[in-house]
Amino acid sequence: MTDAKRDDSAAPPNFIRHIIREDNASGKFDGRVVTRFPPEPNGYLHIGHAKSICLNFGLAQEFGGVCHMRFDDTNPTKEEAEYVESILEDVQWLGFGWGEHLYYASDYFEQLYGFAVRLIETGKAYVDSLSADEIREYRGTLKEPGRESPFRNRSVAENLDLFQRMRAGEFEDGAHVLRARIDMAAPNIIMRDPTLFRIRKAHHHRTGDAWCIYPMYDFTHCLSDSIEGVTHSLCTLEFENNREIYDWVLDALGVYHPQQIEFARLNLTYSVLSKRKLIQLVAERHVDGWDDPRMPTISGLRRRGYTPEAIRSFCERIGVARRDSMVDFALLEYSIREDLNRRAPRVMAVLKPLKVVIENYPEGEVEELEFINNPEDPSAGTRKVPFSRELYIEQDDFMENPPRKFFRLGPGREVRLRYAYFITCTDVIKDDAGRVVELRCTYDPATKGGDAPDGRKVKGTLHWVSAAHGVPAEVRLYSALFTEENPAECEDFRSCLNPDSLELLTDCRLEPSLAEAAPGAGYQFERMGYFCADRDSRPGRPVFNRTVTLRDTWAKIQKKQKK
RNA sequence: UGGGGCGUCGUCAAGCGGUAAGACACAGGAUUUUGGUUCCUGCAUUCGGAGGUUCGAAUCCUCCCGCCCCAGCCA
Repeated sequence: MTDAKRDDSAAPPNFIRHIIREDNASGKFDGRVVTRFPPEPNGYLHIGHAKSICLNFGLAQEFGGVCHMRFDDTNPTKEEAEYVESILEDVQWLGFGWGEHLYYASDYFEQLYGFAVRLIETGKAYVDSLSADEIREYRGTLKEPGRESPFRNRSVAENLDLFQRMRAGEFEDGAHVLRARIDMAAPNIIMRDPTLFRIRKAHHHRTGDAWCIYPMYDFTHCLSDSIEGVTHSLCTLEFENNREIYDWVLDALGVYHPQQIEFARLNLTYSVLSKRKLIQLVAERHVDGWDDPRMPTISGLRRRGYTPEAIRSFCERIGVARRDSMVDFALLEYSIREDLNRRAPRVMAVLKPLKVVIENYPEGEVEELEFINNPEDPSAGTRKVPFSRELYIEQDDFMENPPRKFFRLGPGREVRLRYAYFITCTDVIKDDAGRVVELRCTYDPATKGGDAPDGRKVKGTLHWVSAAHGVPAEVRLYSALFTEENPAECEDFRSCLNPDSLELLTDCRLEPSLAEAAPGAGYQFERMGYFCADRDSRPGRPVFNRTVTLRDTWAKIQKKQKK
């Protein structure tokens, strides 16, 4: 059983589930359900792939079938072993398993070659010797039919001989190509004698130099599905035009015929999900690599602190349909907050420290106060946090001239320090530039724990860290990578990169329990957001990434007040 | 002007001839030692538009409008 199986969320209806139910009812595939996730190992997986992964593996689980993990590795010039490693890791991390069903299209090269020979023998394929440019010219346009290649009517024997010599390496790249003989006037341009095999004298990440001809996607994909006994072959909408050739190849060969079903790919606001653009962001150093926490890659989201559960529930929530859409990033944020709210331990962390001295608190004294680890989960228990005369609070929690509705600290005001005492600000100390650098306060010993015996209330509760005990830390505040909802609509998507997508804070203070936080561990920094320990952490010097802020009604009020 | 798709709330998305689910977002309110969480409440008389069929249409028909995909020896 894989992790994902534990999700018991009722599956909402969608058109693919409908089709599978109908097929099961009619006995079309004898009740079998076999799907597959077929990435090309030419980049890292992103949230859009997660949608496909959840769909394929999820549907298979739901209907008691299996989902194959298959690499579509037919283009040696773009694919690398590094990518297959990361893809395998990401799929597993998401909570899915393929058992013994790990396949590579490259494992089918010999079979594919055989199928091509059969096509030649039946007159359904021929070797064309036109150049790439000429083939394009002969193809015609969207409105005008194409013309037949002068090599289209070579004899079967000549085609067989040429194809065999292509494989043997007798020709240079581009000299010949194997094409299906269909119809140069077909209204669907893909059907105008599509290329089946091309010569590529390149090293393949798995087959090495065993081959110098490589099959094209349209020839490989349908046959790989057929060989594996796939029932429902799910792909994105842009392959809709390719369904005709998918069906043609299978029928021309008379082999087992899976059904291709297309669905809309995921688009996310303030993100780019095209592999080309993602590669560009990495190559041009706009981000810090594939797993930069601002990247929509699975590895980036993981480093950002997203959990597999949150990503899976997001994928369930967005649904599956055939219409192009753009999902609000806020839905992704909702999904991670929902998950972390119920499981992340609460912790005190001051990101932008402001010193507070409690003048009537005994010098040198330290109290261990009891904190609740997670109010959403009583079983998480409590812990002790040290309190002393000198503390740090958040700079934003103090205002010398507070506006209406500001519940926090100000001159003469009384607030609660969470799980500690009520304090009142008695004095504000500034530097030469007039900036507030320290607060002098008094505390009420009777309010220990945070409640006043006389029943008096206080509007604000602040988080704090004892100055002498605080652990210095670095915290990275991330926000949207792009300034526009749809970067694809910018002249150049790089021109709407958000210059402030990363705010680096190097003088943060955390409560002592965080000193040795394990990389990957997620916490809620109370009142600030959810954060995740980064792998850059060093003993005594933790580094945290902000996963997502808490919902912030105060920020909304401020925005309104400014208007 | 070729072919293939798609148009239901700000964003996703159910609905499949019987009179518009749900989620996010947003707006109010209650509870709260996180301005968090939770809990209530509100949020499409209308389904791209116009005709038609029907007792009855988002669902069927016709026409129109808009958007997406296809001219790689990429996938």
